[in-house]
Amino acid sequence: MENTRIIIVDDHQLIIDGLSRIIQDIFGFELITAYHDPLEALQKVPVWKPDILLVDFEMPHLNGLDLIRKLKQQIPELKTVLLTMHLDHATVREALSVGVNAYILKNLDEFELRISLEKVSKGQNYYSAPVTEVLNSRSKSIQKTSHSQLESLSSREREVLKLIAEAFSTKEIANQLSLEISTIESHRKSLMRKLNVHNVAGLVRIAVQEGLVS
Amino acid sequence: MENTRIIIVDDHQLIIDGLSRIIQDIFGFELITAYHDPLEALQKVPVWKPDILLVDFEMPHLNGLDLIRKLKQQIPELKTVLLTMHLDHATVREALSVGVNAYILKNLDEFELRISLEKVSKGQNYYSAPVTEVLNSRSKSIQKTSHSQLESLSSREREVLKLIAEAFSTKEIANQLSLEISTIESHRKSLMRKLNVHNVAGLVRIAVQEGLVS
DNA sequence: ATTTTTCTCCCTGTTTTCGGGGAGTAAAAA
DNA sequence: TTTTTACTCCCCGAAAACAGGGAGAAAAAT
Repeated sequence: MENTRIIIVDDHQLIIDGLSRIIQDIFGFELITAYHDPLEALQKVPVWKPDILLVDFEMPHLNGLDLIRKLKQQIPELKTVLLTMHLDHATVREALSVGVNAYILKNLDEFELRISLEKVSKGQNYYSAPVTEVLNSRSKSIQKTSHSQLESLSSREREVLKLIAEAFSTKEIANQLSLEISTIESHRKSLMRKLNVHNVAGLVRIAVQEGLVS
Repeated sequence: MENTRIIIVDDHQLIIDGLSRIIQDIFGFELITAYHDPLEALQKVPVWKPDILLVDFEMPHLNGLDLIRKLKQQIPELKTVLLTMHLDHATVREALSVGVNAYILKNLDEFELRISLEKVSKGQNYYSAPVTEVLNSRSKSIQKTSHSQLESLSSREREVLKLIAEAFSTKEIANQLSLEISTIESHRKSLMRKLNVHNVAGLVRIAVQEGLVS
C-alpha cells in the first residue's frame, strides 16, 4: 500500500488540488501527477503506468468512462476508480461492463475514498452503497443525463420503442395504440435509422440502457 | 351507441342478472343474451355476432382470456371487455397481447363500466387506472420467475442468449460460434420455451435484466 | 409564409423469425 | 444399464421483420 502510485484525471483544478492533498498527506499514497485534460491523460498515462487511475466522469471532450475504456484497451491490468456526480442505471452498468474497479459518488467523504483506493490497490473492487442500490432497483433508474440517444426521437417514436422493448409484437402495438400495422412498421424503421441498429434486439438494448423500460 | 348489441359471459348467474339490468335499463345498450358457460358461448357467439362481448375472467373449464382468444381467431373484429377480480402483471400483459379492448376490475363502479363500454363501442380501448399502474410498475412477479428460469439454461443456451441480446443476427451468431444457422434457431426456440417469451425482444429484455449483457 | 418534421398509411420484395415437428450423437444422471 | 438431457442439424409453413420507396395532412420550426 505504501507504494501505490496514483494518477488523477479531473477537469477542475480545484478538485485535483483537494484530492491530491487528501491522497498524499492523509492517505499516504504516492501521487504521480494529475491531468485536467482527458485527451492528455489518454496519451500520458500509458507512459507512467500508475497502479490506480482516479478519474472524474463528467469531463469535456472525453468522459471518464470512455477514457477508461480506451486506456484499458492498451493496459488491461490498469486499476481504475470512477468519480461521478450523478447515478443513473445505464451509466453504472456501462461502468461495470468496462471493468471499472470502483465507482463512487462525488459527494463522498474521505472515508469512502480511502476504502475504495485501498481495496482497489489490493485488487478488489468497491462500489459505494448508493451505486449498488441503483443497480438492484432497476425499476427506478432515473437518468438525469441528457446525453442520451433518445433525444432525437419524437414522443410517438419513444412510445413505440417502449412497447417494442416490452416485447410486444408489431401487431399488438398497433392494437394498443389503435394504429395500423404499417404505421408501427414505419416508426420502427425510423427508430432503427435514428438509433443506427438493424433489428429489434438492438432497439430493446438501447431502450433498456436508456432506462426507457425496466 | 343506441344500437350497441352486447353479450355477457359470466359463470355466476347473479352477476349476469346485475350486469344485465345495468346495461339495459341504465345504459340503454341492447343485451342480446348471456351465457354462464364459456364453452357454450364459444359456440354461440359467432352466430350472434355482437358488437361487444363482456367476459368474466375467472370461469371454470375455459377462462375469459382463452375464450376471447379463441373467438378472436374466428371474429377478429369482435370487441371485447374483460372483467377480472385480481390484477397480476402477467395476465394484464397477456390480455393486451390478445387484443382485449377494455380490462376493468370487478370492484368497479357503474361509471367505469359505462365508460369502457362506450369507448369500446366507438372503437377505442379502455384500461382502468389500476391496470395501467400494474403495467408500469413491473416489480415483483416477472423478475422472480425469470430469475429462476434463467438458471435452467445450459451454458450453450446462455451463450447464444448473450449474443442475441447483443443484437447479433442469427447468421452472425452462427458464424461466430462456427455452427449452423439451424442450430442457433434451435437454441433460440429452446430459450423462448424455457423463458416463456415469443420473440427476440423478450429474450433481450430478460438477458439485460439478468445482467447477462450490459 | 415557407420549410421541415412528424405522423399516418401504403406498396413491393426479400429475409428472418417463429412454431411445429424429427433425429442422431454424446454426455450425464438415475 | 437405462433414461434423460444437451447439442447439433434438418424439414416445413405461416407470420413477422427488414429495406426501400412514396404520399398526404398536420404540426412545428424557421
